[in-house]
Amino acid sequence: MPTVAQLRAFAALAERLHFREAAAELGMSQPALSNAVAALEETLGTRLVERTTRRVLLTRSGEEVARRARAVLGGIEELAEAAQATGRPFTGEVHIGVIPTVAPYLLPALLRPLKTRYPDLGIVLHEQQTSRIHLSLAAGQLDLAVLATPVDGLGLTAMHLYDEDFMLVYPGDDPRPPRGPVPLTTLRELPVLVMEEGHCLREQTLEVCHEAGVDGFASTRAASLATLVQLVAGGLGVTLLPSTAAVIEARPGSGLAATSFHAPAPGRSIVLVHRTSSPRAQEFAALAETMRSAVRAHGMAVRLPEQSVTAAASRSVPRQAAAARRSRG
Amino acid sequence: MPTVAQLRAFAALAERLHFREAAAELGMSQPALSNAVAALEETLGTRLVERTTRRVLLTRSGEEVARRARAVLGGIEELAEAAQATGRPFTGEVHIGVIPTVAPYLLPALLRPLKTRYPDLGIVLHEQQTSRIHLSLAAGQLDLAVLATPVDGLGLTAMHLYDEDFMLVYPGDDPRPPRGPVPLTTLRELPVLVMEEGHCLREQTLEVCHEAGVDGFASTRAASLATLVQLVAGGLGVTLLPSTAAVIEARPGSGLAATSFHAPAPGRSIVLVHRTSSPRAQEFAALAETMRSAVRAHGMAVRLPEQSVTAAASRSVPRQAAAARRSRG
DNA sequence: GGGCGGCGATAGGAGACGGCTATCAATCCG
DNA sequence: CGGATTGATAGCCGTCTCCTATCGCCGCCC
Repeated sequence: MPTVAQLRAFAALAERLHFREAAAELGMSQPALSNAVAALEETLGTRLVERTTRRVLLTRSGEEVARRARAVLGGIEELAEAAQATGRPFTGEVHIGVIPTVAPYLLPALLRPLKTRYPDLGIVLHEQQTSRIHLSLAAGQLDLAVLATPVDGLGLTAMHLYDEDFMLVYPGDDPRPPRGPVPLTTLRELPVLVMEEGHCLREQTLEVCHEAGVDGFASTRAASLATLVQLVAGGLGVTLLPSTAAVIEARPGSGLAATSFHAPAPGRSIVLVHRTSSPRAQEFAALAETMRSAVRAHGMAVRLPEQSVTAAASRSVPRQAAAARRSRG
Repeated sequence: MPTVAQLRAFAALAERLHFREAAAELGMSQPALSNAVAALEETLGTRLVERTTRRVLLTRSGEEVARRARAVLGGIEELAEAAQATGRPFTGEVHIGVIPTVAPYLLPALLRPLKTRYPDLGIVLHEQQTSRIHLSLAAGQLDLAVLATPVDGLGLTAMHLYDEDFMLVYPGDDPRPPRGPVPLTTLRELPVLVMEEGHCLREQTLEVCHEAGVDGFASTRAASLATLVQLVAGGLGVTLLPSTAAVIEARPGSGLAATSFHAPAPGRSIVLVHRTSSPRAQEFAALAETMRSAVRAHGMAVRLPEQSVTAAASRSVPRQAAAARRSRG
């Protein structure tokens, strides 16, 4: 197969029709160029140049090959440029997976600031459940994901965005509404509604209820958070929602009310994760920082840890950390 | 600059997403492929693949580069094929220069046989004077030329086509027409018309006249062979024409007559020449042979040297027929 | 949880290829 | 007929790439 060096050599020769000049143009010696052209003729099995000591002419094949060689070299040049252009950070597309219990409450705070700050970055959102997100992330269909702890982060790097407490959400027409923060044990006496399989919020709710000593759950399973909310409003039970969701869903006139738990309140952390092996890690860290700023600026009902105010608390997700957060939540 | 080997390596990897398989496909070892891809990333200054020991993913740049690499490799492949296709003999175009005193008499014999025998060969004719033909040939604008001896063949190779005698052409209404072959000295008593500068026939005529001891020429110079013929028919003098031209121009009803000279009659050889350095020499030799056959088959008024007669002994038109025709004209 | 198998990266040595300088052979010029 | 110029050749050397052997890491499975 012809080499790039051979094509370059021949293209220069075809341009100049003079071995020494062409060699000089390429910064090589005349014999080197002679060799390269001869080698190209050898591999192609065709004479490309008619050589006399006084004249250099291209054969028919030579004309054709010269034309194509120029095209090929141009293509390689463009390839190199395109590689660098495509590799430029904050350009092109970034595919972000977001879990359904976070998306509707977080995205309004994020989208505008991200678009403003990175106008050349196309953000493509994928609202998927945690397990699906893990698959897509591993397969490269997603670059980033917004997940809730615990994250079993094999080969993933998680960057902390914010913490949110769980709140008790109950019907707005409750005859004996709680006053102020309630203890976790309150849950024991209530029918707790949970979502159906596949949503991480379900697992988190069950975990909290286990801590609180609950063993009776409402039999109905909600397929979506919207359904869950409607069920509560309909008086079928109570549920736990992250504070970011609770303040929205239990807004005045919604038919719902929400209250927080005594400290230490149960909660979860929301993190931005990417494959540890991604070469865009630095770019993604900057995105995480922008997201934190956006969350603060938007006044979301979250707890922002001190360290995240200063720097990105990004780290590879160890099993221990995940376990600790799980027991805390 | 990226090398072809690197692009091939990366393209294979992008296809398989597996170093060992890709290496096997290319018939190289896995470390070699690893190296090649790493080198490509180095020269491009961009990560192309996300490597984990368990997973290989393309980055954005990788996707783009893979696409372009495939295109470039395809282009190189096509280049190689095109080089060989273009180099195939008896295809494409061949540019042939023919001197004006030969073209109208030779080409009718040649064109059909050549087209029949080499249907894929496009013959492009250029009727030019000898000096111009030499320039065009040297510049590569012509591949072949049909010239008359003497040919100053610096860097040129001549292949003999045929010999033609000069004949004396005189007005058809001459009161004392010659009977049979005449001696060269006949020219001394006649006003000889010659062509203007630039035509090799002029030089050849002058040479013959010098041999014959002529010093008086008609003052008019013909710009073309057609003009020359008209001048003779008009009674302004006589001239010398090659037999191939004479038998055509002095045909019955033309107002001209022609007669041959005593042996050894003056004449010239018509040759097919090409640059000695041309890689198509073999192809051109075959063309020359075909031309000789065509000349024989067409019954042109020429002398064919022995070796070319034996080569086509079955092909009729032996030298007796030519001689008979010569005496007839 | 620990051994096992498969993966890509790394190390070191052998080989080839391409590069250079020096020189030759052929052609054009005066 | 000599000088100058051009492309080809010879011989040597550096570098680059390829190979085999091995490592470190990760996922799997008993």
